[in-house]
Amino acid sequence: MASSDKHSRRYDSSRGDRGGGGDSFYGSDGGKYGGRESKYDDPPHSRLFIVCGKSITEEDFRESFSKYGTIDEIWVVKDRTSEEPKGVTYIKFSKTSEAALAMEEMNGRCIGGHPRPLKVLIAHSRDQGSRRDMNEEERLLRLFVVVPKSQSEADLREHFSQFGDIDYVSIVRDRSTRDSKGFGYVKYHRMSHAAKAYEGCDRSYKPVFADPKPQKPEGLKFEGGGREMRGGDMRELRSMDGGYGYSSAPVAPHHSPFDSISYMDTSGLNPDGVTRLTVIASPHLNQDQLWKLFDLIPGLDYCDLRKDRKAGQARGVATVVYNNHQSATYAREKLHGFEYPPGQRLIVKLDYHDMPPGPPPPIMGGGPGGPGGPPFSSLGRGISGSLPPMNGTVGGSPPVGMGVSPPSNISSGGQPNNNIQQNLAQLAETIAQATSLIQAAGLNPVGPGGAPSLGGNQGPPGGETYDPSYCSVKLPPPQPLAPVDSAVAERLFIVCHPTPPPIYALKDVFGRFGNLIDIYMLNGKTFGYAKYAEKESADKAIAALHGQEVLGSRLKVMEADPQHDKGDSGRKRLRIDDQT
DNA sequence: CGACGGGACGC
DNA sequence: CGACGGGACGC
Repeated sequence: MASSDKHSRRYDSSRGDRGGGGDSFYGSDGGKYGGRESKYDDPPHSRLFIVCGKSITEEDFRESFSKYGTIDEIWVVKDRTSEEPKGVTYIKFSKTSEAALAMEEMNGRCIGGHPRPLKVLIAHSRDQGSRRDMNEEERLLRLFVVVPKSQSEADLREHFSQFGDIDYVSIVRDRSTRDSKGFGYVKYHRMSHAAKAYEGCDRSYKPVFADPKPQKPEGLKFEGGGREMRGGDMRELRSMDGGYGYSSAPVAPHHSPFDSISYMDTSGLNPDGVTRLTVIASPHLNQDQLWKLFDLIPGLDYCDLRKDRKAGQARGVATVVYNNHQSATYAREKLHGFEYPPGQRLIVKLDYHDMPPGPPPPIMGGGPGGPGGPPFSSLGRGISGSLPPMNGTVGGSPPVGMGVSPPSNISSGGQPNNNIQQNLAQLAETIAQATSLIQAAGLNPVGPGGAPSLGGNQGPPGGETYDPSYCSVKLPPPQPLAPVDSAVAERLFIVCHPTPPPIYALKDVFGRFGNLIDIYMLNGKTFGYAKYAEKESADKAIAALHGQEVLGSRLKVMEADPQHDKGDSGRKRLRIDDQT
């Protein structure tokens, strides 16, 4: 029935502000449920699914359930044609805790003179269907909370015990230093208590019902914001992705292609089981480099690079073969369009050569940076509509993930998939490093077709560049980032007026003085910080950038005040196994 | 003026 | 076992 659009229009699936990139883009947070599920589950888990005797009426339900809260709707499901009640009823409450209480109180009771006891459950989201999994009972007892690093388990417990009996609280800590990682879990014995806490705890804890612990990769999970997958988003992604294509529609801000979605079967994208790719790359790349890049994805069998010439342009053309089609699909999804080296976007296509006749997958826009394709980063103004022009120092992230991750749970073929998840994080990091290395090695790119790329970094290595539409001052060429674990030699305080440019632009600009560890803007604020591993680099950045303009935003750049030290948090007692 | 992020369970 | 209708912004 043309499932109506009204509960599926949301692009802001995740307040995807992970990994320092790209938040400021899609607004800052906004609503308190950063992109709820459909209206049937707003707030989350506020709807009951009841299995009941067929003769029980809406009024029977109203009588018994209204005492638990505000009922938005009671729907006694009837067969569409016969009008026969199906013995199933939905009751939507205005609050999660009301639904939880009603469930706890009414489950197993009889109403309306019918002998069959009610079975009362929290309804699954509409898209989730009737699938149940094992931890059904565990499911809504645990909250995921953000906790100031200075707070201990005891502090957490103290705040959350007011809502009910706590099973346990935990704060996730660094294995070796025992430092809090800034988040934790609170588990109750009863859902109504968890729900009360969810609604009533200090908002700074940003509570959400915790995702079930790993293991059972049930269904699809979104990440970033780390909230539950929302069906609407899923649908949207599917249609956005429409088979092979890259949508030209604005995409949600996935910051790295490797962190966006956990489990999604991509086999549908590669129905013929193609394991072979054709790659068109910069002529500067050698086979070894290409091998290393594609070998980041498990299952690489073969990589052969040859030179080619098209329209007078030298380029590298390679054939890459994986030992399974999922890896091939994944490689295409993630590396097509990746700037490698920075400024040179790879074109990666499934190779249908040797395949039964059929249309090869269309590649929209003729392939980024490819002949006929729009020159990628003639940056200018149109940033928001296009992919962030990742150029080398911008963390080297591949272009925006188009949302599909490798099959992670395929039961066929015995592919080792447990590791893929973990590999992804490293993968992203490795690619970033590789990009930096290539950059450092002087493989600075020439913009596609001579078009200027971001910040005009097409200049000869070592030369300065100047693109006033990007930055009001001449900039050194891109530099590799410093390792993330570098000691901070100097921190800068940055103010941007009127609004901060996209973070990747800042990262690029501030990265050009070398040794940049990290730069971030605070969510919704006009200021932020940059950390450098060398004082000299930081000082150069101040000298060059203070008072200058990046993409229309005026910068103030100065040394940051020392970080406000939160009390004792360092180490408490490292060892306490000593009883005295 | 404008001052401190994110974060998913190392079994 | 027992899972999804009807109505539909409001300028």
